[in-house]
Amino acid sequence: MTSKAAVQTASSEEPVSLALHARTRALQVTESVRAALLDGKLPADSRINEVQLARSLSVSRTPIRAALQTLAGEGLLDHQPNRGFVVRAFSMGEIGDAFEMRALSEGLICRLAAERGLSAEQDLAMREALYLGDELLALSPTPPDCRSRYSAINVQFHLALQQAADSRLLADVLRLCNRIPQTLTHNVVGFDLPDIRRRHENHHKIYHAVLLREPKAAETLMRAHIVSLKASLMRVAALASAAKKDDPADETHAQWLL
Amino acid sequence: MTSKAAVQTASSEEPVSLALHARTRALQVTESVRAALLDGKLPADSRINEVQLARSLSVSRTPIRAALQTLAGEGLLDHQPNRGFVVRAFSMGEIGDAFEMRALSEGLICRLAAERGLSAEQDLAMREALYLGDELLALSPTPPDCRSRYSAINVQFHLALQQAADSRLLADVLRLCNRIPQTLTHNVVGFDLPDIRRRHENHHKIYHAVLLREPKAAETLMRAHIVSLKASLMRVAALASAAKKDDPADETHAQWLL
DNA sequence: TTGCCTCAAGGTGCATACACTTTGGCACGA
DNA sequence: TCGTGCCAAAGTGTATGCACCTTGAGGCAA
Repeated sequence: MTSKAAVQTASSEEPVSLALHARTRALQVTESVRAALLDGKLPADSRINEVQLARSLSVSRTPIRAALQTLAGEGLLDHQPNRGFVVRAFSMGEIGDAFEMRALSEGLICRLAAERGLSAEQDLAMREALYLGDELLALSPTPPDCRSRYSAINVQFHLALQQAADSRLLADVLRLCNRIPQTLTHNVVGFDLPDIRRRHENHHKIYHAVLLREPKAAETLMRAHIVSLKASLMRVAALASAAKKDDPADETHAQWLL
Repeated sequence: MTSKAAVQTASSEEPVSLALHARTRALQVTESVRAALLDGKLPADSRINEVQLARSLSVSRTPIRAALQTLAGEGLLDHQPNRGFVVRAFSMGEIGDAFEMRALSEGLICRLAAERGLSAEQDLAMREALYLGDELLALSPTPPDCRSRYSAINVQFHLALQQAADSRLLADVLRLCNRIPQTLTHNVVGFDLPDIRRRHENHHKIYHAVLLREPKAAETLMRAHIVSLKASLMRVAALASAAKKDDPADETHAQWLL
């Protein structure tokens, strides 16, 4: 068995493939590697070999380096002089902090959205997210992919709100909070149905507060929404880590959140 | 007179000089350009010419591009494919949002610091900042550089608190909030003495709340501290913009905060 | 066996050359 | 005068070569 190698080299079996729709190769590489990082496909603390990555993507080292520099600036990678880029690791404590921060920033987003009002498209997107959620949760035999489908709806709801706040700074802050692998898209994984229903109800309440232009109420509701999300996730995480009780030192990383 | 040129090229008279203490040239360039950006030495919306910058710093384009990629990742520059890097502009609205965000995140920092406690060095640093502030504000003929000196003290206080919170995520978020030129170091510029005294009193209260391990109180105090700072700054800004009432469309940029 | 030194292989940092894109000016025609 | 198309200059995107640093294996001595 391979025990935890403190520094292992990444990409044993090509988890990153080129995204072709971007204008330049550097941007293609940036998107591809960022997606791989956020999906947790590259193990934390592993070094990234530039030549290897360049070969596997069929480009030279130049766009590779450009992409890695950008991602290091975004905080997804760490750069060590003369040693290259390593995949940044996130501790459990940091994940908890990220939820606290996310509660505050998404709360601020709601406040600003309530102050500034919704555009027609934003209102439509939110109502659609609410409607789709209603429909999904009303299905009598709960579909097996219910959680992943609700995850998409959840993203749509929060995204519309974020656009309504119309603040690039807040978008950047939220990206920082969500850059921790697996915590964004798979939020809903591991929750039971009542949990999802409760959160969907929260969405309804938040939407109404924003629609009625009640900034304080919207902010408070959203904060509570995220904090309860954190609590649920921490509970699930505790269960998961209790299930695999070997190597308790692994708490420093969060790969098990998969 | 040069009216506002929507796209002008930067560095008419070399505002950026190489920082030599870093290990690699790319890091030297990164630090230099970042400092120039945060000091507002490069006009917003101006394009950065790579060859020109390379010549003026006596390096090739490679480390220049590496630095610019990093800074773009940090959000200080924008990158447009095949057109290069542009100095990011911050609107007045965004500056206001940044203060709201800063209030929340520095509040969270205080809460975490109060929960986790101060190390010996952090406690020392904060007490020193408080003591130095007391001394400075007690001088009977107020020294002319009072504000800039208090600015340094202010930074020391907030930095110690940030280290006590011990969260890289929060440090990153704060960097986002403080990346707007001139709002970090020159916070105190333009305030009158009573304002500074009031803020110094706030520091005392915050320190005590953290010392007594009262997270909620510490958070609330810090939030109010930053929000009042925003109010003061906005008042000063309004006065400044009223003083130079020509070209009111200039509100989109914040160069006058100098 | 243990510790240290050497050295070669691997990998990153930087400079440079060239291809491709953008841009602004100029000529031409309406 | 104005719009249009072309073209050259300027500037960015990418590949590549080489210098330097890091790293780990092997030899040597204690």
